[in-house]
Amino acid sequence: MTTQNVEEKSEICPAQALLKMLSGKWKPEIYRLALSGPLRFNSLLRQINGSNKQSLTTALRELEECGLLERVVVQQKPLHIDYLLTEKGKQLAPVMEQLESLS
Amino acid sequence: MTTQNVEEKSEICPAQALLKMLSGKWKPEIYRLALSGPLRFNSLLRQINGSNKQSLTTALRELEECGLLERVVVQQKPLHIDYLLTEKGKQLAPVMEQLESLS
DNA sequence: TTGAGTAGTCATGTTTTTTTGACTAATTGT
DNA sequence: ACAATTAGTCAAAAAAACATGACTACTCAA
Repeated sequence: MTTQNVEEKSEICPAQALLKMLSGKWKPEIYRLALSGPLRFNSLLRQINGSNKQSLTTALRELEECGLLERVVVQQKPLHIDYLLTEKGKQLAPVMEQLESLS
Repeated sequence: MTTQNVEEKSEICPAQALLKMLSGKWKPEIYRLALSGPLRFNSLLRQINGSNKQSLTTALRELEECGLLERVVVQQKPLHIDYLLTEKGKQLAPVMEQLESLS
């Protein structure tokens, strides 16, 4: 979806927005890994078994878009990209823990 | 998926199971409505704008399956079905509230 | 200057989810 | 007896999500 659809964009259910942030096959796993430090693309690709470039790219872009992750170009010796949790991303952590505690 | 696939059934991410319970287009809305009392099929269909029988049926079955809702045949004058929150469903409520509080 | 690692894009194909419309079947009100 | 309301099912189509494989472009080390 590149252009916004004017129709039906009324979020009726408030939690739905948050659920949508972590919807899909790979986002929960990516988010969880992000909790323990900066992520790098190829590393993710190796860590998340069964995933693929395209899907990870999409997921990372969406996590960026909703403000949970931040994409940072690291200007260091081998020059790379870090995906870091934003403040919002960190605030989500305790809620996720509670989710996990529910069996 | 009628038969269980032996492969890849390892839930790596614990929160993922819970997220899956409310995944899809209509489940969050159904759950939210269930918080304020018993649900009835045709009423839901009218309330949830843009939905349809088939999708609601599927969503309700899945919410039953994961133990958030219970389907009850009410043996009263006009004989109908009530969908009620289970204990587990009620326990989820505070977590959802927290989710909502995260803007 | 070649080879490996970085982080991707793009077009296409497959699979899953969601929607549509026709239909069923029991109960109740007029 | 007829119509409406209850709560759905079924097959098929459309839409969305996900996967595959080829390709790009930059950096760095040997």
